[in-house]
Amino acid sequence: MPFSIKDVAAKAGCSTATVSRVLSGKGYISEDARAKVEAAVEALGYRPNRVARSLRAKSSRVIGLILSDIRNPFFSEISRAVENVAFRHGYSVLICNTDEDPKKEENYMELMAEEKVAGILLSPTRAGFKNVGKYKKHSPPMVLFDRKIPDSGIDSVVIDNFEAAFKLASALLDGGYRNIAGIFGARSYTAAERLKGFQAAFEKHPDRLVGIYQANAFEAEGERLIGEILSKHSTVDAVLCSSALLATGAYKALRQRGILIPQEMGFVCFDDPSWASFVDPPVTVIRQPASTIGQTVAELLLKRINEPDRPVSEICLLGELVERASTRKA
Amino acid sequence: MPFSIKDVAAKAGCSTATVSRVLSGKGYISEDARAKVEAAVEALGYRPNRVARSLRAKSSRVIGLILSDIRNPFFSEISRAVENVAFRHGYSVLICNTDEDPKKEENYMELMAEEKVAGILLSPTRAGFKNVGKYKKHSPPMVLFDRKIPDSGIDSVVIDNFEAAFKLASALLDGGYRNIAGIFGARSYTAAERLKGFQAAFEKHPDRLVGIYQANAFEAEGERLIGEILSKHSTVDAVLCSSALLATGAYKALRQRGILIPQEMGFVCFDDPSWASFVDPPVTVIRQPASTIGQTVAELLLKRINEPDRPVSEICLLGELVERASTRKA
DNA sequence: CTGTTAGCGCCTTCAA
DNA sequence: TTGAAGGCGCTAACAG
Repeated sequence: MPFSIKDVAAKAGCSTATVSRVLSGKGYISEDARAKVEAAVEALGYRPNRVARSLRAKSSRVIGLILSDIRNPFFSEISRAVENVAFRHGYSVLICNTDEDPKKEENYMELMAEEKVAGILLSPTRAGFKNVGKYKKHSPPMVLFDRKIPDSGIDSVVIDNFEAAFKLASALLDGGYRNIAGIFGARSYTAAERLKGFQAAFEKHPDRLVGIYQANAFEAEGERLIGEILSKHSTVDAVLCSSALLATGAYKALRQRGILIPQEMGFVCFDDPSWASFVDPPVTVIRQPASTIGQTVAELLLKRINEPDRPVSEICLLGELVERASTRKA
Repeated sequence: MPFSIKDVAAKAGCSTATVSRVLSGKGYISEDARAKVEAAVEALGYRPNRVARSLRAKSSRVIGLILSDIRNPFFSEISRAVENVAFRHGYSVLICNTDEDPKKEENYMELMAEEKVAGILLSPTRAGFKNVGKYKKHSPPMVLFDRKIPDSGIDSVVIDNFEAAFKLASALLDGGYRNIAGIFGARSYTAAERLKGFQAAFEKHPDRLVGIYQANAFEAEGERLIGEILSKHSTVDAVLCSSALLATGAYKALRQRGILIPQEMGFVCFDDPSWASFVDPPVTVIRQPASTIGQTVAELLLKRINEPDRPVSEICLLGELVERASTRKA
């Protein structure tokens, strides 16, 4: 039984309209009225009902954040940055895991509309692409991150994944490895881009690419795929992992088998997981500016919300290659 | 301009009340009416407005999740489990970082009330304790996790942190270390409990405890404190870290200085970070059942929501000591 | 079984 | 400068 604007009006001896005006700071108000209302608010400990506001405004002060898995440190970091920006602007964040399941993604997109969120931050599944056109019509404003949809007319913030994967594969080739396998996410556009960049690096020596594997981005999958790769390709001498979680599992599996890095096996991955810099040998990685991505995408969404007709922004940040000892065979 | 229940009623040739009844499945309805309404819903692509429902019901289908930092893998894992349970029950999750700032925590608690969330999952800051009594009166139902408030009459799910820290310290003592320092979080009840358990392990040999340090649970802080510890205590031969993030920074710092683990320095930590099992040497840890905690706490909250008068549950799970090579000096 | 009515709390015309 | 009134979309009495 919290107080409503009506209670405040009664206490202040004025109408609810006046209270509303004081609260919103809009319209003309006498000093006297303002003081009385403020006193009443204080005395009652009145707090506005955001749900009622949202109903009235047809929009809540909430941002929907839809991603595949919050446990992925890359997404955790982004979430953190998003929450930060949102908080500073008086928004809060509704968080949603899709597990790369297009069904769940669609569920959540509908939920966002039903909840009348102010805007949506989405890292779409590959299958979700088809639906995005549909969403665009009846959904709240949306900005994509990590994964863009080319020519969709939707704002996005990504890194150049093709180039990043190309660099990572090249680091292995330059390091002297000749039988290289890659492990990629299964269902995202980003994974597909990375796969392309990876393949492109082998243009002149296609025989040096010995295998491409795809799986969901879980630690256990990385572990499992190392087993598969080793059993299928006895000659394999280097592995690239397209995400931190896959890499963690893969690295662990290599270690358990006592395989020597970098002598017997080269190793590179995306995301610069915390351990990459202090394991022995440290791992060459592409470091993604996750925090910047989160901040940028949140700010872009707020701009889009406040200025629906602004031109579309497709922001591309750069991944940074950090060369460490895991790619020096010699 | 999405459709409202009114549009559906018009299309179906009935009143809004009938539509509402069909939608909610409550009350008596003729097959005929039901069919017409369902057809109209389908034809229009009608989606209910959750904000209006929430206003009406004075409660939304949203759960507030308030924690210190989503980047902490322990909390990520919990968030993930919470989201899972919530989704299965038709709830969504509003996520909030406090950074251990009691001010921000209070802000968020008020926000939860303003948003009329169905319930709150809270890992309170130490300073926030005082306020909890206040919250209890005018807030949505609440369940605490990771950190409880004894005798508060509030549901909670925690692990026995005292015992866990005791075990961890004992593992170092048993391993032969004699000059042990501990690094703890600065402002949480949990950190305080761990600190107590740590100290208790030195009851018979107080001289073996050479230093206690406290800081916010960030990687950089763990790194910094190792520097401080090494400069202040030349004899230190083991370190305990009270969270994964602190441990990551600390381990990194030890490695950078070329300090040999376990020969020159014993090392243990909470949380079983991904790398603990495959670095050389692997690290002795207390593994917390984060996923179980998340699931349990979410289910408990749902029970509390649906059954406000049920007796208070204080659930205590066990951390599991995983002994690895980092505590074997010999 | 179905419709009418009222109201959740807020904001915004419109009129005074 | 202020107040009265209506309505955002939904549901729960209460009649019929």
